[in-house]
Amino acid sequence: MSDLLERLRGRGWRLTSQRRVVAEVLDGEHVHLTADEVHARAVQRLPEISRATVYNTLGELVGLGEILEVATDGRAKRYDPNAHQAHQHLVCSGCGAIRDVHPQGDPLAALPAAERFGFVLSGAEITYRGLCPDCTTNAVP
Amino acid sequence: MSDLLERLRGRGWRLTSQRRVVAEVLDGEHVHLTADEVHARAVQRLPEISRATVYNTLGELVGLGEILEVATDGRAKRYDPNAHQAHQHLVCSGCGAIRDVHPQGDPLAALPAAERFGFVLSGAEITYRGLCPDCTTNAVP
DNA sequence: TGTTGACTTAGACAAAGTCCAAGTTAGGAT
DNA sequence: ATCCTAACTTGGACTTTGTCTAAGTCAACA
Repeated sequence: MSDLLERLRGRGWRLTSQRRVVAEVLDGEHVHLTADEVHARAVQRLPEISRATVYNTLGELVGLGEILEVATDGRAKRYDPNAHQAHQHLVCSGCGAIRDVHPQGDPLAALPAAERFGFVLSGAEITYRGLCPDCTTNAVP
Repeated sequence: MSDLLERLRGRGWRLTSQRRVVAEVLDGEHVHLTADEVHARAVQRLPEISRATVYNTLGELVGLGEILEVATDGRAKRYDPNAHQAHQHLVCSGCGAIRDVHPQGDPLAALPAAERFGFVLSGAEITYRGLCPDCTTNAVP
């Protein structure tokens, strides 16, 4: 993560304690936190940090390509620190758990030219849906 | 669309003017409207229809599998009347335009067992991203 | 044509996120 | 080491999107 802080310095970022704390929270937990969850964890380390700063910092990190925004449901966006390795997401329809997964092949290859409507494609996001082992076991009929 | 209204009657729906109007709006425009856009169009035909009823009706139609909820950004959900044919979405990163597309093959096939973590998969949603012809032409450097 | 439970309404409420003016501060300049 | 200043942070108001509720209305059956 000191990598990240160095990269940000190199891009002209002022390295404030708030930004450091947000970066540390994202690095510490390799899960997909909402902005409010990031804020809650940041407050543990820096009680006076504001919601606005967390939102600002997350937005900046997304803009720099250091983290990814993930919207797997219509609720709060989640932030994925694993931005430097291509991956997709597997979401449990029961409990909402999210896992990073790595499908084979290039997803863009499945879209024939006739289905591209003149668009210049830049990427594809895949959300696999299913029930995790826990929710399968405790499934309701 | 009278098909749809008949199907809904068959499921015990009371056929109110409000529900009829919401169904007509979705049928009339084969685009991906937000709830507020559906409400705005519904108001043209039935001025006193309320936001709550539009939300209720959209939720019911989703529950019945007659329309799909699409969340391609972190903003408002969009509603897709094309629920009876499997398809994915192609979204313009410039203007937000959405098109239905039909990739080849089964998207689930690309996810090897080792990457399924014991989940029982039920489906996959793919969002292809790119620039539409208009936004490519008028692209800013 | 009456009855009744399902449906609709307006508005309050909630969650997620944005914006702003005022105060603070990191880091280069002196 | 201290100063300066643009960049950053703050709290709170505000916006957008969506949910909930109590009271009123009405579609469909008898």
